[in-house]
Amino acid sequence: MARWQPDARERLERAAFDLFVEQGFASTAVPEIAARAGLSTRTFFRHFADKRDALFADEHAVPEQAARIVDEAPTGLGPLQIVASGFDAVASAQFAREKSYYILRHQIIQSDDGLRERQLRTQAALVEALRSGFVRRGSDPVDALLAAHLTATVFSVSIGRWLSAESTEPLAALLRDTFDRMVHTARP
Amino acid sequence: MARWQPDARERLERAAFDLFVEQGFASTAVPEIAARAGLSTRTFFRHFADKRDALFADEHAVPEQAARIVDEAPTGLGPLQIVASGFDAVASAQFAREKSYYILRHQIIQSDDGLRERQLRTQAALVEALRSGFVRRGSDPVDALLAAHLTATVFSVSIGRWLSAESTEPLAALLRDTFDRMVHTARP
DNA sequence: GTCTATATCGCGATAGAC
DNA sequence: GTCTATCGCGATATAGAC
Repeated sequence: MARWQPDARERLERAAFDLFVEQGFASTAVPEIAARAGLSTRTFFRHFADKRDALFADEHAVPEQAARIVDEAPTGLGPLQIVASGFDAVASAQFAREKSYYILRHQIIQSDDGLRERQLRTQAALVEALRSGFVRRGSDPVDALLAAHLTATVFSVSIGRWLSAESTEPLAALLRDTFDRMVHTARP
Repeated sequence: MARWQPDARERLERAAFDLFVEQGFASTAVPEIAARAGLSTRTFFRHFADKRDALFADEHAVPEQAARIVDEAPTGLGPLQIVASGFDAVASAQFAREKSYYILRHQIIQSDDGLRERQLRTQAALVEALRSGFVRRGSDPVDALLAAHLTATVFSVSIGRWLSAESTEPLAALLRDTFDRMVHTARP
């Protein structure tokens, strides 16, 4: 028999998420999380840099997919055209779980300043992935950075709309609508 | 004679900044900062929520000025027109110190993940100040949020260009140029 | 101001996996 | 045997409570 289960990281993630839901982020201690996962505190910190990281375990997937889409787009498309072409793929790949999961997660994040900051970091990682992708395609550095920011804005606003109480639209539709409205807003 | 100097907060800020420059952010402990300012660790935490906050002491001024500009703008202007009209005022009010100070500060921030996150939080505060200001003027909620994000993008990109090695342009000129390029980039 | 919780990390040891 | 994931202990520093 294995002395340690091979899914330590996943168990820690799940234990953390559940405890954050049950008692709130601030009042959940790392030893609690580790105990529920059947692991030591020390092991928690070998998998996650800090307590918040347990909620952002697969954040790497977003910039990775973004870079892939940009790299594989046909030549001749401008940055924003590439982005718009990837809405459906991103919506289905990055939001594959039950919507209720994302709503719960969103509530946890909004409940804590540190988590909100952490979330902004993942958005910054998306901006950087897009920026460097656009530069690789030959964009001017400043234009690439601007297009990356505009893209991140579309995603951030769309996800906010998707998770808001009233919303019932699919995410992909909200991405398209937000994109169109942003293009319109950007005419001064 | 005063039993305590009235400029405790400023002394702490300066001590923290100097120590961050001398030995780096991570290897500077709060008791060190407090000692150099001639104060107790407890006093440090009465002025700043955490170590990073000492580098963001007057961040509140940015969203405040932004809200004021939006509120006082003549009716009939669209969100982005208001923003463009405020470039000079913001550049001179928020960047009144020597440029070398902002460069040093920028280097410190870039050297640490936590500080980078903290900086993103101040940008989020600017977005929120602008968004609510636009909404007060009657903008549609989503349009207001989009315009706020676009504005924050212009500032973030412009400041980055201003602080980059090659740059010699004044910030206000970079704001105008970045704004124009963003408007152009936003046409897909 | 003092005291305390607890997040975070370095180190050496251990126990299977290959 | 080497490698790797984990453990247990301890040290430090941040942050909050009293």
